[in-house]
Amino acid sequence: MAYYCEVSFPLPLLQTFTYRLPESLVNRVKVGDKVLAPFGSRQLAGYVLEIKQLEQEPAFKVKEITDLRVNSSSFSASFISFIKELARKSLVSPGQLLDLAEVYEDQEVIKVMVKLTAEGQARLERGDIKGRKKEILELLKGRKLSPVYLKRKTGIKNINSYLRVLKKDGLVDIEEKQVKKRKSSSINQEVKIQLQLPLSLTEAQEIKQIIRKVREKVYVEFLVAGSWSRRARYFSELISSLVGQSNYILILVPEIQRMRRWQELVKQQEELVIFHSQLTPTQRREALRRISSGRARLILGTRSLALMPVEPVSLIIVDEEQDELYYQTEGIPFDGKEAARLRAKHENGVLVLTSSCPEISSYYWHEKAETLLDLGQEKMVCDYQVQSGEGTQIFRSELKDKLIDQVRERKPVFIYVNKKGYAGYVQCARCHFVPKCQQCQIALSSNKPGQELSCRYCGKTYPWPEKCPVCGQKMRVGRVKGSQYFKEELAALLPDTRIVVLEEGNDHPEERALHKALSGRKISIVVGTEYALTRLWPLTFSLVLVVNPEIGLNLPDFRASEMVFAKLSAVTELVANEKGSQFIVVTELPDNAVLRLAIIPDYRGFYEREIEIRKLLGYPPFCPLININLSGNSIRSSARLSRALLEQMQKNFPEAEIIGPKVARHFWHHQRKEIRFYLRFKEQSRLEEFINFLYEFKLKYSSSRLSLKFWL
DNA sequence: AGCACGCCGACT
DNA sequence: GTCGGCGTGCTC
Repeated sequence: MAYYCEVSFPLPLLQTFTYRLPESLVNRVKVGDKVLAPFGSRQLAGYVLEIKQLEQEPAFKVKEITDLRVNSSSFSASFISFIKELARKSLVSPGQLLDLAEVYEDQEVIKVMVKLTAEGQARLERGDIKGRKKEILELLKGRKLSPVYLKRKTGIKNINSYLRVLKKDGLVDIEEKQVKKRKSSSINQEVKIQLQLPLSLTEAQEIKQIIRKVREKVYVEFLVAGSWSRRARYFSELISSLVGQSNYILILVPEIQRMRRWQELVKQQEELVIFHSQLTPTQRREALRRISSGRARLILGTRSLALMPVEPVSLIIVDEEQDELYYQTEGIPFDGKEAARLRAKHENGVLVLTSSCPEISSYYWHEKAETLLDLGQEKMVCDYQVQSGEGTQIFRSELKDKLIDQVRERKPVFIYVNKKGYAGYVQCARCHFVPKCQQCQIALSSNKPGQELSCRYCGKTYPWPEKCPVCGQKMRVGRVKGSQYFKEELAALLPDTRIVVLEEGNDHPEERALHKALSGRKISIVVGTEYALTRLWPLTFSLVLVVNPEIGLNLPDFRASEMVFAKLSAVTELVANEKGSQFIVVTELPDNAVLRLAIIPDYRGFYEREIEIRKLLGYPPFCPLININLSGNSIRSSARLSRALLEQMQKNFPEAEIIGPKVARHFWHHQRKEIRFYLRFKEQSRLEEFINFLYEFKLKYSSSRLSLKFWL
């Protein structure tokens, strides 16, 4: 009887491949090892997921493992079983996840450069090369280029097959170099705030309960809700009573900026390690040395921290658990929260979800299971008011006076705007026609009246329409104004004041410089989008204005209210909570309950209202909802695939209600289109079966890019 | 993903 | 009749 093993490669292939283990390796290779194996015409490194003995060779021809490769991450068998389950639930390749988990390897990127040989040069000058080959060689004249650059420049899709032929003919040289690629860290390290408020009796008891569960080594999940300052003091207490033992504690945050506030609450700084993708190689090595030596057992990081191969992990904390960034992230599509949950299950650890605005479903299920601790919110003592109307209100009457007064008193102002750029769109004053991008079918945005319009997704520009193409009337800028509009209007209203716009992709002062300038009163006004919220923390303002937060309430998403509530209540954290500070919301929907509750903020009130709506409309937590995204090279092939999928779903799961499909844009790659649909089930009973069905479907159509996200 | 294979139009 | 551009399908 010979030994065989199942190998998964870091390729987008769900299936594993069977190899025979040669005599020399039988006693050396174990589950979790990295091996080199022949795969088609190449040699690839993959991960061993299983080792087995077989009576006879399988029906297909089996190749032999070439060699064992040393991977210092050394995945244990239990870690592999965790990865296998996560991969199956996420519809991704186990090999890709393991590749991500392999943190100890200095992540080496092979940099490929192509250059012209002497012969290539000569042949090119003789002029006996034509077509695309000539095009490539011309570009390479006198310089080295990467295949990616050549691909972009020439538009040739299969650039590699061209390069291979050119290399075979001796016209180009392809050199490969191992490069260590790391960006520099941008995280502000110096935050120190002391919060020393005593814990309440229930809080202290709750902490004891979690500590007991951690010690008993049983998997349980808790949800800790409440304002950050209350949670901070709670977790500071919890962490310091658990740290210093031989177990690891992982703290997950949705984005790097969010780490700062956890950094400051850890009392035993020497136990804390920060681990994320933007560390320099030196910082990274140092962090790993401290982790593996056991000197530091408290690790703070983003989503992929759930895959950190350290053991045993006794506690995982997921901060801002409602944040979409846990699943809408570049790279391999997996849900960070789900990964943390599975990890905790596999290691018999405790999972603590926490947020100031938990997902409605999380709150519901935890309240039902009596694993919820709601620490509540601070009472806001500032003056707040809701003003009816559009954003331009802030330049009129009393709001204008308030703004001017504030600036005159040299107190900084924060203005929260929902939109980047100048204004949302351009509109005909009479027939309300809105020009759209021919390619993307979204409203074109304007950076300035009279100047050209551009598409936020594809970047294509269009001339300013002098007249409405439908009715001939003059066009004007739409009512929804963006950050740049406010900046310009404010600059006109208050000359000689410094105004900063904090939004994604915009040039603004370095964080440290910004904080310094604000506390030193050098900057008077900050106009910011959602992007600004995490970056301004822990600064507070005595005047905060919110402009049209109702945008987003009408998004076709069952979580629209939840997300608007979360964002708006996050703004309240920037209001200095003292007498005399002001929080002003200008909105078209002054009576909207979601907005009203968000500014207090009253999460519990919002929850009670929202849960009724969910019940009425049949959304999670009452009916599980699954979102499926299909994307591919061409919309045509994705459409074909979606038809096949829909047909099979209807046949196998007639009880599921299918919402969609509709063509949408990729959240990350706006240029890429995808087919998106939702599936609503009446109950959870067949959910697992459904995920298995999707897995089999993807296995069959292996070229498809299919991802899913489920809400229970 | 990345590679080989094989089909079809363009050009000696 | 050959070359090369591009789509299709397979990888234990």
